[in-house]
Amino acid sequence: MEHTITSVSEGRVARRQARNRVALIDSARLIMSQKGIDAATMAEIADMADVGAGTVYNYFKSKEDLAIAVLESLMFDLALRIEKVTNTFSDAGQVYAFGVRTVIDTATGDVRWRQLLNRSEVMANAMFRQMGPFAIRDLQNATKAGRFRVDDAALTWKMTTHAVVGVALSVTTDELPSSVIDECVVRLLCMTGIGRDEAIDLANRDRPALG
Amino acid sequence: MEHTITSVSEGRVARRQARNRVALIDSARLIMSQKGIDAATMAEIADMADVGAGTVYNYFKSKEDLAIAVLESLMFDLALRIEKVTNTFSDAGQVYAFGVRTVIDTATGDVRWRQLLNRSEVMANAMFRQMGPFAIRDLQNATKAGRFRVDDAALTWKMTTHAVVGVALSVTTDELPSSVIDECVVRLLCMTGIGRDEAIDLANRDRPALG
DNA sequence: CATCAAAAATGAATATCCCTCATTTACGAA
DNA sequence: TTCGTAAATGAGGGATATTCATTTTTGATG
Repeated sequence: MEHTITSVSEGRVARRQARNRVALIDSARLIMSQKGIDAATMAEIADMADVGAGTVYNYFKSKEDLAIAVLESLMFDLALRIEKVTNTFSDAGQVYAFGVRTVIDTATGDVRWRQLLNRSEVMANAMFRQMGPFAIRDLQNATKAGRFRVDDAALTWKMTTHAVVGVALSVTTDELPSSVIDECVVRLLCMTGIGRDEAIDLANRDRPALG
Repeated sequence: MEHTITSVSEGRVARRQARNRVALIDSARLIMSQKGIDAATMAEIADMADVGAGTVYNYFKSKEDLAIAVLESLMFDLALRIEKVTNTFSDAGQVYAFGVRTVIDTATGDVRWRQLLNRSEVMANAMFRQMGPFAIRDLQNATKAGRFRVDDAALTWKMTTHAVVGVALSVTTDELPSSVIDECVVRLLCMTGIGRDEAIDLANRDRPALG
């Protein structure tokens, strides 16, 4: 009896907190995507999430912290979507190539990402942390399979995330044409230690659509 | 007569403005290096440069603008120092390798750069613009010489700047050990389309000291 | 030298916004 | 129902980028 009542009651608080947390991240994602991270105000985010202004700080230490949570949730979602497609691939190199390609396509194509690219280091860091476990594993697998020649997979992935964000930023601000994306993927594959020709070959393979 | 008086007088204004501009950039560089770009206040920068708070805005549109000027001046100085050393090299590939190595050594080693790396996209953009003319030329020369296999030198350089800043940020925040720098240079050279082994070879060559 | 219009410098005031904290509200065990 | 604890609240503090009306400087002209 006690036990039942207790867990239901505690569950109510926990559920409300979960709702608030999700609402805050969703609101922040929406507003930050529209106006940019810096221009988004904590007040309007709290408003949209339908919580008091001070409540936000019960969930996130600072605005920066909230922005990090937003970006990490975006990245985690994408990582899962990629994983669902690639876990049927046989060629380990192709798994990594598909991931890289998809990330840069999303970064340049998805409107919700545009404004967020302005804070490159936060974006790249979120990408590193959330997609890293998958990407690093793929790099190591491809290396074990003799496909790539990567010595430090974490470093290679770190470099890749920053390069991807940088190029995506340039493309979305029309500093570079979107036609550079193909070549960008080739160069990122070059970074795995295979030469240019092999990278081009790998980049040109047919890719299935993302789920 | 008129002409002499005019030019002397106009010269006085111009010189004062040049002094103010330099003083503002120097002050901003100092303070931003110590406290970070965001924590630096326009008031203290103006104070140190010995101009009124409002005067800064006669020279720079915004704080962001001032930060860009600071970073571009840092980058331009480094570009010139590198250029002085490398214009005696014979191997085109080595010229680029030396430049990349020096940039990342400076980014991770120079205390004045540490705080500035937090604004990665500004840093990388300044690096792209100021060092780009040299780096892109070197990439093209090395490609013409059959040393590299770069198709779009500007893109490769863009990716390199962001990767360098990202790694430097990780190293200065102790997220990565400084021992990754060697491997980082290898990977950046891999991006030029040469394979891993050739990249290692190129990265390991003796380098002269920077002037 | 005195005058004056234009350009530059100035810093007090404005506007904005992150974050804190004293208070209120909701919760859930007894 | 009562009460201690945890969560929510939003008004206010504090900090600072930027503006702008005013003052100062400049340099050509009479």
